[in-house]
Formats: sequence, C-alpha cells, structure tokens
Amino acid sequence: MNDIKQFLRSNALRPTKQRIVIAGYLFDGTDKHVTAESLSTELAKRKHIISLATIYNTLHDFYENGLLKKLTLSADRVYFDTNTDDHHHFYSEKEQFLIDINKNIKVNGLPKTPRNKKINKIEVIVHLDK
Amino acid sequence: MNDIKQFLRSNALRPTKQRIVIAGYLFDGTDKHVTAESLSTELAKRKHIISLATIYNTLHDFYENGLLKKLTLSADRVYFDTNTDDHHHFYSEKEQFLIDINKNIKVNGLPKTPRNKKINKIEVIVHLDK
DNA sequence: TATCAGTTTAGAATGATTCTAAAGTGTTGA
DNA sequence: TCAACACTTTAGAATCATTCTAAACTGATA
Ligand SMILES: [Mn+2]
Ligand SMILES: [Mn+2]
Ligand SMILES: [Zn+2]
Ligand SMILES: [Zn+2]
Repeated sequence: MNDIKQFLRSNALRPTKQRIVIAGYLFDGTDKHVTAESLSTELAKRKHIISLATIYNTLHDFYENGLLKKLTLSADRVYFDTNTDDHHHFYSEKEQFLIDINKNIKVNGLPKTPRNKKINKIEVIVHLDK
Repeated sequence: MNDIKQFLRSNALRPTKQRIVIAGYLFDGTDKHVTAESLSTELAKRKHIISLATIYNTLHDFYENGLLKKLTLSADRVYFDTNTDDHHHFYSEKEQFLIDINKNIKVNGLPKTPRNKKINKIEVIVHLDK
C-alpha cells in the first residue's frame, strides 16, 4: 500500500484512491490482460466502484508511463497487458482466449525494412481454433 | 465486366450494380488494403456513389466468401485485404503505412500449442517508426 | 412478364471510447 | 496547519465506426 504509493509517485502519478486500487489489482505479481470493461467488473467484485472514465484515464496514464502494453487483437476492444517484457500471444477471438508466449521467438526471413523506416516492434499473434 | 459477373456468380453472389463496381475496383489485379471509408472515398472519386451500408455489406459478403482477408491492426478501423495468400505486414499506425510481406517468413521457437486448441493462423506484424 | 428471394438504402441504434466542465483531492510552501 | 492550486475524478454528453431496421428495389426464374 505504501509500496504502491511510492510506486505511483516514482512514475510521476499522484497516488489517488482510485489509482492505488487499480495499481493494487493490476500489479499484484501475476500477469494480466484487461479491458476497461473487464477491469471495471473485477474491481466491482472487490467492492471498488470506480467510474469508467477514471478507468480509461488510469489505463492510459499507466500505458503512457510504460507500466502497461496495449494490444490490438480485435477491432472492438483494447486490451492492456501488465506484462511489459517483449513477448507474444496465443489468441482466440471467439473464445476470449489470450495467453502470453514468453519463450523467445525468432522471426526469420523478413525482407529488408522499407526505406527511411525503422522497426519498432515485431508482434506475433498465434490465432487459435478450438 | 462479364468476367466480373461470372466471378461474382461463381461465388454465389448476385452480380448487382454495386457489387460489380466494388469488385471491379478491388480485384483489378493490384493488391489493396481498404477500409469501408477509404473504399467509399475511392469509389466516389470514380463517380460511383454507393451507400456505406452497402459497402459494409459487400465487404463482409466478400470476406465470408474468402475473397478478402480481414486485418485488425488498430482498434478503430477494420482493414480488408485483397491479397488472400498467407502473408504478413509492415505497419505504421501513425503514418497509415501498410504493406505486404510476401516473402516466406518462418517463426521459430513457439511453445507447444495449448491443450485442445489448434493453430489457425500465425500473424506477424512488423511495426515501423519513421 | 409476374413473382419472389436477395439486395440496397436512409436513418436509427449500438457500443467502446473520448470529451466536457464542474466538483473533489493531493501537494506544497508559508 | 492550511490556503491555494494544479491535478484528478466523475456524470453525462459527444463521437464515430459499425450494425441494424424496415421499406423500396432488382436480379433470377419460369
Ligand atoms: Mn499478455
Ligand atoms: Mn467501436
Ligand atoms: Zn501479454
Ligand atoms: Zn496484405
């Protein structure tokens, strides 16, 4: 709790009640993938009612400070990922199935990068079926 | 034009005026990535005004018949791809830059597929910066 | 050419996300 | 300690891509 406050301060974020609750949930040591909606639901289960606007604000604040990654897997919701290491995903849209691939993956045979551009990140999504 | 009609018929799609125009534009031999909006704009330039509802309907009809691929690269619009071969992409969200990687890419070091699931498709997105 | 299933369309609805602006709160310097 | 203020939260409105509705239209068929 004081660790969380320090953690927030060290990221130039005021430790408000809401941010403390959200950070406490997100950064509890287990990797998580959340959407604004799923986060709201989880917090509500724990009797922490925080407005959706604040949940969106906070996810973005954390993202902008590098505490979360953003995943675009489906067109109709954004996932935030507490695992900020370089990693990839198994994903099944139909089944809402999303898990990390933390093993080192190598992508071979890439053509040369287009002129005047530079690779920012290589993202591998392994789409699964039942 | 009659080729297009035949092409549509052979995919169990009635060759309506609108579908003929859209297919004529999309399947002209050059690979394209379009959104509903960009397609509407391109057709308008060519003096073909087709309602957005029909553009969405048609893109989905074509997609469902395997004539297009769907790409989820950004959370706020869906791209359709006329290149239906297995392939990957260079992408820059900021610059609206999206091009095919047709070269064979190999992804090595994948962990084993989760139990009772099967790999449907492996998608590699190379995110670019300026 | 009549019939009908399939198609198109305007406009309304949806739903995730963002915006607005007013009220609340953490920080800080005196 | 506390006033002052910048930062934050929030309800509710707005946005915007996409989907839906239901009425008019049209391609296929006999
Ligand atoms: Mn993850
Ligand atoms: Mn949406
Ligand atoms: Zn992850
Ligand atoms: Zn492509």
